[in-house]
Amino acid sequence: MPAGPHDVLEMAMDGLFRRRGVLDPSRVVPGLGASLSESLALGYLSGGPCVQHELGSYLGLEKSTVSRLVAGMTEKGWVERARDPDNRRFQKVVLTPAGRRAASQIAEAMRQRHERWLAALTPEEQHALAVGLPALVRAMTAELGDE
Amino acid sequence: MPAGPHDVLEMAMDGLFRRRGVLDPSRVVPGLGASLSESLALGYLSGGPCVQHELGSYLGLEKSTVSRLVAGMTEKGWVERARDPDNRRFQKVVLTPAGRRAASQIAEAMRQRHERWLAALTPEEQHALAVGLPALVRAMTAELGDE
DNA sequence: TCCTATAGTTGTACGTCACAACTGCCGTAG
DNA sequence: CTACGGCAGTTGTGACGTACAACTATAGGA
Repeated sequence: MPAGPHDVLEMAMDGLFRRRGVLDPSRVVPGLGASLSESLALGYLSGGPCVQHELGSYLGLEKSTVSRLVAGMTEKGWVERARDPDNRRFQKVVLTPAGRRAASQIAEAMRQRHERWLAALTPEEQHALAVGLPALVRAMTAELGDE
Repeated sequence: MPAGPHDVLEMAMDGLFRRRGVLDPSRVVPGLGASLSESLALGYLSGGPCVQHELGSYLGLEKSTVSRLVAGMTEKGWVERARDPDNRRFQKVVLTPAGRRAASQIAEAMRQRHERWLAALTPEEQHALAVGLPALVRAMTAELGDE
């Protein structure tokens, strides 16, 4: 039995699982001390301020987790929290200048890492990845409903 | 500026990160209660018994973590530990029948999940994924030295 | 025989996260 | 206008996965 696309995917997923540590941004930008969730949050907030609830649904995290996440980021000086005067239930989260710097530092490091990875691939593989990976993510997302 | 392969990868990685929960096998086989590391260990042990040290280097985990991992799996009745009589430093780990059942249950569930994902892709995307993903894992592995 | 290297265990502590119970605020039905 | 139900967020608590450091036990060579 030859290795079909399925077996190939199987092995690749296995490899991906076992090396999931690589995905940790704290390795990508060592001195910064940003966790994966923090990095994703910084990236999202770069697109503009938002309310905690929204951040939680973006990150797929429970509201209590988000609350503490934002608290931590506030202590690190990356964001500021303020109640929305129009609706005092909302806690609006905004990047500080330091947060903006951290965000772009992370984005840049990620970009470089991805470029490094892509550089190790043949042009054909690069193209294949650019087609296949988004499709996989799409399929995974569909399975979750949304989350 | 059009979205080159790099931007596409960027967004796909982001999506992958945010949905990293999907990778958790405890969702794939709900009743079983196997963590990701346990699932990987069961898979590895399906290929034959091994020594703890070996398992650790396969999983990329510290020896103390492996020790407790195996202890937990022993309590769940999935493996048995025995000192190698030829070299009493080694702790040989072997799957029990229950462990073998759990392992194949997990493998089957993974297989079905991957098939579900692949089914949501066009043949072209399937092929692209089968080419691109292993290449990506290869690049990631290279970056780690080995681990 | 002793010394050093290796395999594993135990103590401890940290980071990430969810669930449950609570507070405070909004909107609406009566 | 008030009372109530629902939603945003916070805090208490605890699970889980993991690493580091210190320790034990074994093996193999100087």
